[in-house]
Amino acid sequence: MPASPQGSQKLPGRSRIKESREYARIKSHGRRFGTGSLLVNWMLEPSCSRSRVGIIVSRKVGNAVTRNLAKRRLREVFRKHQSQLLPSLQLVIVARPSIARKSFWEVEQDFLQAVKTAQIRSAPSAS
RNA sequence: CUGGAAGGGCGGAGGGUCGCUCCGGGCUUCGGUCCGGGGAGGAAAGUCCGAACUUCACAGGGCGCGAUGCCGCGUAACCUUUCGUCGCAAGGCGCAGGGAUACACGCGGGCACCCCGGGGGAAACGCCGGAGUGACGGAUAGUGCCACAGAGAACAUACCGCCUUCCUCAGCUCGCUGUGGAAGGUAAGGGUGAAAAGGCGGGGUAAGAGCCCACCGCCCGGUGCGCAAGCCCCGGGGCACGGAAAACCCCAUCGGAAGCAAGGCCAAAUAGGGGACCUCGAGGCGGCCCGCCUCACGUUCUGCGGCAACGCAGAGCGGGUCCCGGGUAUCGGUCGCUUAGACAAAUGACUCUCUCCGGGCAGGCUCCGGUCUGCCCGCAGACAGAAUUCGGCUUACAGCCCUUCCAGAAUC
RNA sequence: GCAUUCGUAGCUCAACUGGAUAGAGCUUCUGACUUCGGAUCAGAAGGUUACAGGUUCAAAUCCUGUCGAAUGCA
Repeated sequence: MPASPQGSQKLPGRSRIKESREYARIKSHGRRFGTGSLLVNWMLEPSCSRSRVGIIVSRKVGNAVTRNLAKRRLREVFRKHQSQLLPSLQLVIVARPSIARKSFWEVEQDFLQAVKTAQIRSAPSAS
């Protein structure tokens, strides 16, 4: 598998959802389902050119170290696979407490399963 | 060598690909992009103390509230006309120096209590040495408390005892002994209790008692030593003064309040805010001149009793005059803010090499305790993530290193 | 960030200003009643008073420190 010829792998701060109003809008108006240790809310925003992500990790997950690690891993997973997603996708990922015991590879599988179930991939893979 | 205790230190190293954040510089179509550099801890944690800093309040003082409580020394952020270093400069940096603050804390000392060892003594006890503990001003400023048990518990107390006198009865060696009772004396002994009103020895006495005396303890005064807390010695008093202030409290000292969500500035939007004077019912709360709440009163509206009047219920507003231009802003921006410096909060993902640690498998050696080699597994494996800064305390912590002490084994 | 309150039996709460054995209801278990079960009656079990120190003769209570939970303010 070639190293993602299409699209960037960067994730600058503009690709992050940062305002409380946007979180509330996506969680109330978007679609929602859960897979594994994740709970995914998403909606399409045609006016916004790039897809964006926001991450919620509550205090039930663990202490500050555990919560920061979960947020970094979810951000890394989105960064690696953002080019395969639909453009102008607004995504809010909520982590469940079971994420504290999973490795990066397991979190990645959960995310890919969620993407497959939601059918928000941009184009079917070549193979 | 092994194990334990105390104290101190460390908390993997180096590299590659992709990515995040801040700063400086270049290019830019202002969206970005390239180069260089910086980027979590010993506890960053809990927020338990204290300080800096900021705003508000403030003549001074009082009441109230809170904290601290043997003595001495030392220490941070902070300031700096010092020194070094970086920079053209502004300025930054420093295991440098100097100055300042702490009733945070650390170190040392004193005293008290308890334990151990030594030696003195008949004992009580005090002496010497060591370890530990101490919220370590005052119980003669006052108020209150000390359950149960016990005769009596802070104004002491007479249950059993002991002693004296008197009465009754019995015995006989005829004025003594004993039984029972009454009046009194007595805190030495028994018993109760956590605690029984100085300890112990001698004198004294009917029996006793600081009633008297020696020693110890206690209280008062003085000399000397020590910066001081205190200590040594001398003299006097003749004993009164139980515990507890982590009960109320008293004394001394300190503390104005709130906290970077402090606070300053600005864009946009929306209509309300502040001050002075006069007037004004009651109660409660907020520590004390003001505000909020409730009730009453006045007034407006709505509903019900058919309407008005009136009553009930609910909701809203609380007077007048003058003056000022501002006020709010809760995940708006920016400054505060940092050679880490964010504001949905940056250190990550994958991987290679080395070396720690733990486990498993195989093989070699073996004094059968182990040891060496190779491979594999365990997120480099513990606790844990900066949010204004600094000092301290407390709590959590895989493993490793150093020093001292103790115990065991082996060798000399 | 600051402030406040609370941890008592499996659950909900008591225990006065320290005084002895920590109490009540529900729950659980056992027995009785019943053909069986429910209800009822009787009995029993269940507690390191969150943890660790300290003050005191004596601590659930007073003091200090940890741990946990909840609430409020801007």
